[in-house]
Amino acid sequence: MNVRTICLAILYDGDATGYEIRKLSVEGEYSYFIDASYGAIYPSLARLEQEKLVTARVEQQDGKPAKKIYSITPAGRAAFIQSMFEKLGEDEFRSEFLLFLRFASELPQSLVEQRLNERIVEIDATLADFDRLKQQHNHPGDAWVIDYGRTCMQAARDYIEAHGDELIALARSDRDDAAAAE
Amino acid sequence: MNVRTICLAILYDGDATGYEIRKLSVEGEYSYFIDASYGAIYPSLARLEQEKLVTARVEQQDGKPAKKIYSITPAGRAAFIQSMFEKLGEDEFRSEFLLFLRFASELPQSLVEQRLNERIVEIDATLADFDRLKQQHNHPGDAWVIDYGRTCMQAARDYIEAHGDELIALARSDRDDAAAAE
DNA sequence: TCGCACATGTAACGTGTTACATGATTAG
DNA sequence: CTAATCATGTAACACGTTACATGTGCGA
Repeated sequence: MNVRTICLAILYDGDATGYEIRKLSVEGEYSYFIDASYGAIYPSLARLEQEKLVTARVEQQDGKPAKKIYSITPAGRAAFIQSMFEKLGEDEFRSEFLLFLRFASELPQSLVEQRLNERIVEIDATLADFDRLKQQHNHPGDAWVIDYGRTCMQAARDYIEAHGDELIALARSDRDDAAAAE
Repeated sequence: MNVRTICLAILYDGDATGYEIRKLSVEGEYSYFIDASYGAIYPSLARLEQEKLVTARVEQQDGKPAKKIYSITPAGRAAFIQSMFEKLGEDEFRSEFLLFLRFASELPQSLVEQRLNERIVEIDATLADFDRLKQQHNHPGDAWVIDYGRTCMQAARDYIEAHGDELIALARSDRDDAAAAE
């Protein structure tokens, strides 16, 4: 899944500027699909404009820089929907957190415990964010996708709460670790 | 998480060649952390050797190309463990599948249904793979991580089975879609 | 005999990030 | 007065993929 596709998906729901697209992709409802920077978004939008999949209009603002507002064209909508018919890219999941936990037996107990606690806090924040997103969804499919995410997150949280202790028990006791440091 | 770190993680458990590392990262227990190609692995190993974090020895084989077997050095072990102490990279999750589902209302029912069924099959394959991996794990933390993965996968599967129909109901009926195609 | 598994490596290419350039307004 | 927000865009860089080059033995 590339920045290009995400730009089309966002513009599918309504006009936006490059700046707004980046915000949505970092903080908003799209942050669970991608995390794109200006350096990727602006050239992407320029290319989409060339290909006539979006159009742009400039809007002057007083006190603020001029905005370049992009709109999706009928051809853009068709191209996006067409891409949903084609073979989808595989889901990708990369977790340095799980790699860390895999090596729990080589790491100090206190660190393993701390990281597990931090993760619970992060998951709670994500769950709260899902609640926020659910208030302001615009697609009929949004609520379903958000609840899907919530279900997976909750399962992860429950697993950590139920079995975190087992992992902490595997870790190096802090006493051993202090001894090894000498 | 980069290829470099994964190479060290794999070599932490025992010697391996570049070829084997790629296999592990694509099919094996590491495929849930990364999916690296030769073009990334070989240069990475060469650099690790320069930095004295791994050593290499060449082993001739009759009928097969010579192997270059890499071993982690004490400095390599220390560097890897040190990297686990430092701030971890964030987990990343990208799902074109969820983007597709989000737009269910714009897509034909038959396609949405098909993709949901395919996903169930994929999840079952992954769950079976987890069973296989659980037989041959070498770290004490492996079983925990595998069960964590299994729990999340199972939750996703259950959710699709329980709520898939709701999403299919949102999709365009195939009759409308045929009409729209004219 | 066709293609796959074994095995290493490079070069071209794609895609995205980080840092920079520019500049006004507003909130702390 | 300092930092953040709004706003666009480019250039250097990092990192990774795909395709290619090379070559043997084995199973269908």
